[in-house]
Amino acid sequence: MAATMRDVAEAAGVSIATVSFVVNDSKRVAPATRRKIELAMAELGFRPNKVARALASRRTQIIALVYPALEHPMATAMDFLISASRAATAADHQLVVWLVSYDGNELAALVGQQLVDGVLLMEVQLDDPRVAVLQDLGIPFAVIGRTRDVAELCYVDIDFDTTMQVAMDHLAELGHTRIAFINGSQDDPGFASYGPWVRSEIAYRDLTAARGIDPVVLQSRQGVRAGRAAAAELIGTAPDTTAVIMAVETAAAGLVVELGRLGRPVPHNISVVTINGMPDIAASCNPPLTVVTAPGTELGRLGVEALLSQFDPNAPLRRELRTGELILGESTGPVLRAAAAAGRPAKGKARGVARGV
Amino acid sequence: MAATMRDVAEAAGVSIATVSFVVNDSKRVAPATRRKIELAMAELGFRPNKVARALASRRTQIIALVYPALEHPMATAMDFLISASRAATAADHQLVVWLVSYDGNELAALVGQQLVDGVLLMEVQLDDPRVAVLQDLGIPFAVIGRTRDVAELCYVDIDFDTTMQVAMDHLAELGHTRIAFINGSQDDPGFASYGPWVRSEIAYRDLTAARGIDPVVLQSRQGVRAGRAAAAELIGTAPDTTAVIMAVETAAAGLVVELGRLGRPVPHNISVVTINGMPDIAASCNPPLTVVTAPGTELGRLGVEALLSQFDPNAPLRRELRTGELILGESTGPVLRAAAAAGRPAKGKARGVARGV
DNA sequence: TTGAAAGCGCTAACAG
DNA sequence: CTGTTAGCGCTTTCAA
Repeated sequence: MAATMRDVAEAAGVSIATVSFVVNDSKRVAPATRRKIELAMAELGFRPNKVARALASRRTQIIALVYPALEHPMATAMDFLISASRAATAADHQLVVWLVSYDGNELAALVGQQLVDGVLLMEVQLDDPRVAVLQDLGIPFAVIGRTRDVAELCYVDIDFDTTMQVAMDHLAELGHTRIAFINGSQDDPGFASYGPWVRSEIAYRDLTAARGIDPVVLQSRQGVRAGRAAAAELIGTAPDTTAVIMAVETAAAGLVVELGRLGRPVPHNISVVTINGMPDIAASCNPPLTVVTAPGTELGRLGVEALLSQFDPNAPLRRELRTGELILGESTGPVLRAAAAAGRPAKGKARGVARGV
Repeated sequence: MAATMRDVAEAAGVSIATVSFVVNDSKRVAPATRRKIELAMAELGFRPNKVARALASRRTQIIALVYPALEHPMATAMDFLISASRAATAADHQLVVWLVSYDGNELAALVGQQLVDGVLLMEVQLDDPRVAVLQDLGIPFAVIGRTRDVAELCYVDIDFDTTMQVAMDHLAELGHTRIAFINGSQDDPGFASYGPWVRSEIAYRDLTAARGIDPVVLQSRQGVRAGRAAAAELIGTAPDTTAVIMAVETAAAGLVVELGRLGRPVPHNISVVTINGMPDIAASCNPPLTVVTAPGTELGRLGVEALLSQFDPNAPLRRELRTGELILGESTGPVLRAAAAAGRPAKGKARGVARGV
């Protein structure tokens, strides 16, 4: 069996308390004694037992990452997990993964096991039952995203305003003024009022209003097929559109393909920029997509840091918003003069077929 | 504070041991007493403290998922994690994530904390230092993948032979006899002798030999750009190829695009099937790729089950191989008669440009 | 500066 | 069937 503190204490000829002091560096210990103890520890290969430590100190140094994988799968989940785990490790904590739904009871049961010191909630909803549950339980927690009412809430989130602005600035610089927004669909189960979509749409409407652009908002569900449908709808309802901001990354490939098929090749006839997407997914499209990335990597770290900061009772409430970066692909280009001026689709069939050659 | 067993015992007028018996269902308890205790538990909202339980029973009911995210990122990691976590939950265990490299020391330090009962190793290498470390430590573990020497090893892995066979059968049925294999690159750091690639290539060579097919093996690194290069190399070195089995999913999009650009459109002129890929990635390509999927979902569950089975001292050593499924996309089609017969590329430019229309 | 001792909340013999 | 008791390995007063 592994050596215990008692073994070390005996080997070093000191008391178990003193060993504890040097292990945790929690009290001054005479250099000589410390040396004896360190020697004994090395010889015995002593490793403090986390479980015993947790029981005695009432701190497990474990935090839970709560991810509703079934209800809200997200492409960036792994990025997020990785950066969260790194941040936890850096602060001498471990991460357990809880794949629970939005049912607060399940979460409460897990918290009740007293296995974790805090909870990091992913994919929080505008009205999220889990938040109230955790507040009642009195366990420290931070959320990724924001509830509708944000009072007292410790959160980190994407800055959707800036994200939208980056996308729109990019298109504006290319001369676009007819910029549609394809948002996620309310019909998608579980996404009825999904914070990122709600906030993105508000940002889009604000920005178009401020710039005198006619807002055109469509909705698309997830997946390539839905993207194709969105393309058809877009051309049907707003044929003079020259650029699209796309919030549904999984549908972006379908959108682009179908636009080409409809004689509106990307980027020659219509520009497409996705928001809150992932670089590698954007890059693997044809043409590679211009994207404002989701800052998943940063949010994971920030979320953990915000959570851990709460263990310090007189630390201020942390809240952070972050914006991803604009990665230029080949799905955005200058506006077609003819289309922009006339408000009609360019005769694109021939060009469309020749795309990318 | 949360109610403890002592509180329950007092409230129910029994001893703490009896409470323990009903909580764990570990001994017969008279129905009447049990009822009293259950009532007291309900009233006090008692939740057994996992940490105390772990210390006393020497079982934490936590297992570690070890994922070398930096060295071996894998697209299916999240699928895997999710299914592993579900399996763990089903068996009343929790999952912690350890993002450690192949350096065994880091792993040994973590295990030494005695926080976990067992370890599940992802992305195991043919010669993996972590395996020896865990064996020395004497902690139960299972691996995903296989080391070169598999003696005594508890593993679950993809069945690369069957996977290759499924891909090749599919192509053979379409009339293909000139089937190249694009494997991962040895040059990719950390992938020098990567089990899946080594085993896939062996399978390819065996199968081509058995079927009288001239083997053509190229290597590609990760990413769209590498895929383009692979396409050029393929057409340069084996122009009469009519079908490709692609082991590098991240490069598949580039491969397909570049083949089209080189006048060898997919699938009209060349068929492409990826192996060990993910359905959604395959579907988001243009054209959607035919793929033999990686059974990530199944492997996560099996890995956890195999690991947990070791806690039963007289359970047999578990080993499992699984094959994904063939998902038909639009990247594979019947062999071109002209090309097959003449061993020359078809005049594909015109058709290539018209692909998918 | 060090040690003694009382827990942390629960499990598991062993008695009764 | 139930209670007593001795830990699990460590932290943390409180004395010395």
